[in-house]
Amino acid sequence: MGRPPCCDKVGVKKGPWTPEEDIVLVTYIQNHGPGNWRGVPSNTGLLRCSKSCRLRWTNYLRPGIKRGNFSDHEEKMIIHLQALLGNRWAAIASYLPERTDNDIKNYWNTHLKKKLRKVQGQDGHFLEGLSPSSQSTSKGQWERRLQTDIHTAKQALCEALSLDKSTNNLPDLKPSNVNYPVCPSTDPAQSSTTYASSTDNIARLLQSWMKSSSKSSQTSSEITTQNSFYNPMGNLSSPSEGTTATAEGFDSINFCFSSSNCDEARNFTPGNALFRHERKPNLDNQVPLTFLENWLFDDGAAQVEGDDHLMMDLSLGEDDHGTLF
DNA sequence: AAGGGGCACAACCGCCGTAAA
DNA sequence: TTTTACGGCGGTTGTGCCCCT
Repeated sequence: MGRPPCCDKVGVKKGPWTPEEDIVLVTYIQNHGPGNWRGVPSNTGLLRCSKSCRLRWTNYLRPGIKRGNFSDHEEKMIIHLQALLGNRWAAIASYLPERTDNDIKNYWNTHLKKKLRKVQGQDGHFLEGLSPSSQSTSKGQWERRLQTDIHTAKQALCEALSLDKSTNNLPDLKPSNVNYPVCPSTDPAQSSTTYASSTDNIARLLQSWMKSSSKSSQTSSEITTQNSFYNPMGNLSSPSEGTTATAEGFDSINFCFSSSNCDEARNFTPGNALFRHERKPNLDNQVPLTFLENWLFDDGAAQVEGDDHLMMDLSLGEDDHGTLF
C-alpha cells in the first residue's frame, strides 16, 4: 500500500507561483524560519501543498542563490563532480553553495550533456571515462556513495563542533562562492556581498510582481489590497507606496538582514542551521574542497585515470594513516 | 509578421529514508 | 513492530521565451 501523494487535496493550487504568494511565503519564513513545512499552508493561507512551499523556497526564494550564467569554474566543477558522484545533484550542489540542485540539474540536462556529447563525438571515450553510469561495476558506485555519505557526515560533525569558526575557515573558493546570508551584526565585513543575493532575489520577486501587475488589468486599488504584506517590522506595507523594483527599494523586507533590532535576523547567521543546514552542507572546515579544486583544475589530473585515482582523491576525509575521521 | 521549433527553467511527480505515534 | 506522514532527492514535464525560417 503506497503512500498517497501529499498534494491530492482538493483546492491545492498548482502551477507557477505568483509574486503575492512568494511574499506571503517569504514573510512567513522570515518570521518563523524554514522547516515545519506542513504547517506553512495552514499558517499562511497559501493554497499550496507543503512540498510546493519547500521547493519554492529552496529553489527560488532562499537567500544566497545565484541564478543563470554559470562560470567556467562552476561548469568544470559540475562536470567533474558529476563524473565523481553521478546524478547526485544535491551532493554536487553542496560544492557550489550559490546553486541549487535543481539549477545544476537543469544546467546539466540542457547545457553540459550536449556539450559533453559534442566532445564525446570528437573523442568517443571522453564521456565514458567520466560518467559513472557507464562503469561496469556497481561496486564503484557504492563506494562513491559511501564516500559521499562519510563526507556529509563529517561536514555535519564539523558544523556541530565548530560553528564559531564559520567564517574563518572557508574553503579556498572564489569569493562569489561563499555568499551565504550573514547577519551584519555578526559579520559586518560581509554584509555588502551577503545581502546582495537575498536582496536580488527579493528585488527580482518584486520586479516580476510589478511586471505582472502592469500586465494585469487590476485596478490600482485592487493591487494595493491584494499585494499588501507585512514587512519584517510588522508594518503593513505595499509596494505601491513608493517602493520601487530595486534592491534598495526592497530593503524593507530584506529578511531583517539589515536590521540589527530584529531578533529573527539571528536565524540567518551562518552559525545556525537556518539556511546552511536546510539545503547546503556547510563548507566550513571543508578541507577536501580546496584539494578537490586543485585536482579539478589540474590539467593532468583532469584526465580521469580510473576509479582508484578518484577514490584516492575523494578519500580526503582520511587522515595520514588512512583512518576515517 | 507569423509560426514553428528549440531552449531554459520553474514546478510537479513519485520514490526513498526516517522519525514519530 | 507496524503504520503513517514528512522532508529530501532525482527524474520528468509544462510553459514561456527566443530565434530562425
